[in-house]
Amino acid sequence: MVTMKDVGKAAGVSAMTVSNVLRGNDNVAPDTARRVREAADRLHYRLNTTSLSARSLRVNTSRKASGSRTIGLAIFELDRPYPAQLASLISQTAEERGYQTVVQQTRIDEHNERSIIERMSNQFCDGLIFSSSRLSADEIEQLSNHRPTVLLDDDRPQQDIDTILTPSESGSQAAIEYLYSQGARRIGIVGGNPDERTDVPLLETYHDARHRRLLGCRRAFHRLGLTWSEDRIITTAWGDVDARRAIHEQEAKVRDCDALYCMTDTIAFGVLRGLHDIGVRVPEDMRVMSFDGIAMGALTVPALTTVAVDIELIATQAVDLLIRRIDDEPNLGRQRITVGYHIERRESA
Amino acid sequence: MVTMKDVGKAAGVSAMTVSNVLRGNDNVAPDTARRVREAADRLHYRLNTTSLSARSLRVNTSRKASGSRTIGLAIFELDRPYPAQLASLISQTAEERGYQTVVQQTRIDEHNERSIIERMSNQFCDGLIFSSSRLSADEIEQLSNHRPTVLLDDDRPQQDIDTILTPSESGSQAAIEYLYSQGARRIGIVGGNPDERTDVPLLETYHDARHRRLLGCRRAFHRLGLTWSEDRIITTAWGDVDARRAIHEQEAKVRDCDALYCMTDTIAFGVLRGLHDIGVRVPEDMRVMSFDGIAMGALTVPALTTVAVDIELIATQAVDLLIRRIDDEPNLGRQRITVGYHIERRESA
DNA sequence: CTGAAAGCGCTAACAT
DNA sequence: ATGTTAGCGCTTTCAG
Repeated sequence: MVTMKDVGKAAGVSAMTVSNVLRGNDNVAPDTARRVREAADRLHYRLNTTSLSARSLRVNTSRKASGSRTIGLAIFELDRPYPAQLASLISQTAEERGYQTVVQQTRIDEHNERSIIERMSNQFCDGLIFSSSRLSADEIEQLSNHRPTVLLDDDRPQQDIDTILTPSESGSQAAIEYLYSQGARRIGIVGGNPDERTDVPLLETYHDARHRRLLGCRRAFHRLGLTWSEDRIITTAWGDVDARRAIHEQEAKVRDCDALYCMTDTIAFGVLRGLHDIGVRVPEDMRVMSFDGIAMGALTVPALTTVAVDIELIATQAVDLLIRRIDDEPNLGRQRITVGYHIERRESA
Repeated sequence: MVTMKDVGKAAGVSAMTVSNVLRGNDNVAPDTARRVREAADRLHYRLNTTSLSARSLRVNTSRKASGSRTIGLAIFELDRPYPAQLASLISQTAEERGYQTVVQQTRIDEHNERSIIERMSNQFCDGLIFSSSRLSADEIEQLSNHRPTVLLDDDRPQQDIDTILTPSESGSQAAIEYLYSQGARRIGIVGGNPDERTDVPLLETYHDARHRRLLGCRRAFHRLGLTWSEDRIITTAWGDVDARRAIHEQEAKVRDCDALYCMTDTIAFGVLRGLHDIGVRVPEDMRVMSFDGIAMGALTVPALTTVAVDIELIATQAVDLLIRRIDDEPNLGRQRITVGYHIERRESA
């Protein structure tokens, strides 16, 4: 990197004179100024904004510590539509508020998350938005150096960090009830995999998105007088291709249903295709519904009926809350905001 | 502003010890650590990111090999499948190589790109991957402080920066020829919008992706003896919803075609749905083909026949090339790598 | 007119 | 286990 010192050396003057020339101070001899400018051009000198802000700490102590105005966003998978759309919206919202966003992909890996949060917070972010963390509140607090942090969709009760919540439970309950109202009685759940560890049943206290969606389903089943059975669960990883394969491989189970509720829209894309493959018509033979409300759902054939969450609101709430924390607003208690949803009625159910 | 010194004074230790505690270094007595943390909480201490970046200048420049091992990726739109998938793959590849990736969304905005490249290079990246830049090579060179940079899909001839190219031209040519071989004679181009500025025709010298894809189409038309006409171009923004609307609004033009070549898979998703809306069957009445090869294309009904570019290779080439630059490999001339493609034959053509 | 010195907040390297 | 020193790129201050 070329510094003012370098330019000065090349022009036979001190860094100070270079500074004066480049900032347009008029206390420099015209000839010296010209030489400096030439040297700067030749060496492709660029003012280093970082050091400028370092200085400004000293000069402008009155002003509120305006840091780098950067938000860090850690998100699990950029190649799935929902997180990608969320990242995009958060980035746009932050931009409107005068913040830059840097996104990092965690791939739901604990070690990864740790190193990301460590680097992000230690290095260049005024605040963090963290989606689907594997880490405990304590650890996040620690690693982030008490830096402002907003969690997305993480509702473990011990958390003492601001959180924006997706209406997983109420939305899923509404979905099942909607399917019931359409006449469905044998409703399958796609992607509602039981926990690998059998000691973690559907506790009210353990709340990742899948868990909460299942909880909502169970509640609806109970209210509607339907019997809940693991036989109605079509297990699959949460990817579109995985879901299609799951339909093929669990065809018997599928054919015993008259409706399928998919844990995400992405899963539903694979399900729609899988059902097409095995000759099941939607919605005539099988109603299909899902959760998320991503834009692409309007374009499938048939178009997807879905629990559309207010994803823009998630983005704006997360960003605004984080900025309030960064600005160190006093008397702002811990926030837990659940955004709304509506049933987007389209063709598949 | 509360500094580490302040916290130290309150806790009866030096700033250095505060730093050690807050960064989780374990060389501090538990009791001291507790006192420091209490003082930090009481005074509402916040790590100052600005000074960190100032420091990192030193760290980065002093020892090349032990830089921050971070790659910056600037990409235009995270909410479209192709760039999202690319970002995801680059991130994974970099991780395998021991680098972290931070992604920033540019939204194809010149001002945005400028500030991103400036911040990234000044602050925390060992190298930059830049997709679809609006800036000139000179400016990129300047802004990045001559930091290692790889461009994606930017082939303006004056560029003197490493570039990984998508086979836009040859792939598009192959697509048209494939459609022709299937019997299509009246081929429409969706998203091949003519330039707004009429003084920028299909020059061989101006090469963004759209331009190069159009060039490939024209070449194929010429070779096959088909007449090229603007009447065959269905204009649309490059989004799925836009494309669907374009089919509706330009229905007459559409119905005069026996095949449609879409500039991206995303456009094709909208087109498939649009054709369904107006009762045109694919592939019976209309063959549809597109460019990119994103995974979702296998799941539409009908599944999409597409020019599948080797997107994983784009990611690995970009990352590996950048890392070679970061490691300052000598005698490595400017690279311009075009990745391969194949025609992924599925149902739509 | 020009430059040397000091210092912004923080941390790597070294010293105690 | 804790502290001291030095220095990142720049600009304010003040001395030549």
